[in-house]
Amino acid sequence: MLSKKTKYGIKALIYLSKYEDNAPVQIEAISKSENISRKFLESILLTLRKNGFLGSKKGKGGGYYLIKEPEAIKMSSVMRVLDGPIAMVPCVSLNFYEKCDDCPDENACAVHNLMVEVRDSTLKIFNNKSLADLIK
Amino acid sequence: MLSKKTKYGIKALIYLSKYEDNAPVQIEAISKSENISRKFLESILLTLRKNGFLGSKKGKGGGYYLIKEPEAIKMSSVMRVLDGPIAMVPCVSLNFYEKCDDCPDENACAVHNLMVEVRDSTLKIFNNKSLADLIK
DNA sequence: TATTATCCTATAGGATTAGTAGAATTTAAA
DNA sequence: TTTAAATTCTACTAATCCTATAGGATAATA
Repeated sequence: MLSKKTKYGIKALIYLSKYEDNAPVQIEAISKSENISRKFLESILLTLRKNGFLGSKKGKGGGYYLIKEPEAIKMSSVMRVLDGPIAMVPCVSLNFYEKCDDCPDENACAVHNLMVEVRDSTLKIFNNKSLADLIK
Repeated sequence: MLSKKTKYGIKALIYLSKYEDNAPVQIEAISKSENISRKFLESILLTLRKNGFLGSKKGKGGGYYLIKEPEAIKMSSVMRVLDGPIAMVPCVSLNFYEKCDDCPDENACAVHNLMVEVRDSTLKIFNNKSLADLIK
């Protein structure tokens, strides 16, 4: 399941990418336009900023703005920051790998191998999809 | 994330599919071989039985056995029974559809359309993969 | 200095997950 | 007919994660 956090985060990024001049947009504006709880969105934008997707400006006339070109923002990186691993099982994750404690041999594990396939096909989509592609 | 329930369930199905004569296999045997908590596995096998994948026999010499040919068990159906929806978002699910309450127009929603793509590619894998394929 | 906005920490409530306990029921074999 | 072995069923619990919400601190602008 995609968390609401992720869904809201992507929607916010899309909203921001429409302001090509990169003028700061206030949380309130995004929150209202996309029907997202204001305080919740606040925390989401904060993590997007901390992870290098957004810049922010405090005080009057402040807000959030995209720091990179929409073409340069891959969905795979957005997903990893907001939703965590893309793989369905930690033992198959490229960026969040963890060994299963029940499974003695990964290569012999049918579940493992099945999930590798799923990961690859999902990753192919997220890697080839930029924020700019989403808007088209 | 794939739940442990699902992971264990698939492993149990694989274990059972190796007994081609379909003689009942006891929970205890599966539990030990696959390192799965006995009681937890118990409840998993029960739902697999209630959903037509397994048969069971009580009493001495009893246990669980496959009710269908491994070739006839599609991973998509196993996933749906144990893990729930295959789609990452309810508004994109074929079997567990639910409307988003924040989104006025699905077709105009970029997240929606992205997740349709992911669903299709994942579903393609699960639909074309049978229990028998997993063992090869 | 007043106002506007983000920044940050903490926390609450609900849902889900993973697992546990224990008694009831059924069956086969002694 | 008794006993032992197995599933079945209901209910419970502990831990974790998700979705927010609260409230004050901090910074920038007019």
